[in-house]
Amino acid sequence: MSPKLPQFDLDTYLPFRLTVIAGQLSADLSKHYKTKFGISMPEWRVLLNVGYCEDLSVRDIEKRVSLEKSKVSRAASKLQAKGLLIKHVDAHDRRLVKLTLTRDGVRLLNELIPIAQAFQADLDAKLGAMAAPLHTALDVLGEGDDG
Amino acid sequence: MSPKLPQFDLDTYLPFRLTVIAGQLSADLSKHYKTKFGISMPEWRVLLNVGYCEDLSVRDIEKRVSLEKSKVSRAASKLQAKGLLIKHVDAHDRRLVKLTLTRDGVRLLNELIPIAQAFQADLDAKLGAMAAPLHTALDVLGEGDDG
DNA sequence: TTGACATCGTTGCATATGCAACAAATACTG
DNA sequence: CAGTATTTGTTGCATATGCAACGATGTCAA
Repeated sequence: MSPKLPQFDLDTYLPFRLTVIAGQLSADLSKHYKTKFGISMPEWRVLLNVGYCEDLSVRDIEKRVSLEKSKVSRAASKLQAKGLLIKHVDAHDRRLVKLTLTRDGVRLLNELIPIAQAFQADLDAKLGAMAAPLHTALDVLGEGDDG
Repeated sequence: MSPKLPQFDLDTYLPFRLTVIAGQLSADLSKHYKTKFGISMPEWRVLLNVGYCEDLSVRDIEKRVSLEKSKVSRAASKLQAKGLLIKHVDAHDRRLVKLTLTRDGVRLLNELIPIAQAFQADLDAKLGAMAAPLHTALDVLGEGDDG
């Protein structure tokens, strides 16, 4: 270590740690999805949100998942091309594009969800009693970033 | 929510939560670095690791930071082009490329570290007593992924 | 109503990324 | 020692990404 640098502990530096670990988890999963189903991470995230939330627009997803709107837009277009969801202009505000799963979309999600659940179960098993504090901490970290 | 889908709680799904939060934190920081100093996230990570670890090769960083080796290679090249570090072939194993900060690299890191420290301090303040359990949980999550 | 302003989604474009292929060096086997 | 396999870093290329610009719509005030 260079003597001219201030004290700094890389191993407890949160932006690093979180990025690395999130990257590992996502890479793990992404390989399952991409290889077996031809679904990219952004597509997977959009799919999941559309499946589990009422009547989402592109913008809603952007906010919920902190995914660039262009990323959401393109992911949605690809999913539509694959016949997994439909984009349709909202009747009340024609700027909004709402997303709805097709039957095939629902079907695919029904295959993917168990994989996600199994993964989550593994993590929870590993974490044990630490799961709850972890979520609490993540809640706190997620709070302040908007304002 | 579609009735044909199994129960699934998006809000406690860890791969999601971690990715979103890590992304928010990194985006926050990245803006500081990129705007003010022209440093990208990968460059920043490499810089930091070279500064705070002895005698790292590209491979070492790839492992430590779980950053693709091509990403490390290119980030290192850019940093070298900016005069912030030097790549040199290791004498004992000439496949290895070791990285060393230049004086300018050290100087820049001396400007950047306080920003990182302040950011970390903010997070720690927010977390309070939750910081320790968080790190413990992250340790656990980081463990099993290699094997 | 009109006109200035804000919001939403898409797209063009420069850049970043991931992956596979590759050359150079080393390790291993007999 | 020769010959094969493994490791390491770089690069080419197809694709993904971020950002700004844009068109379309909606909001608001006068």
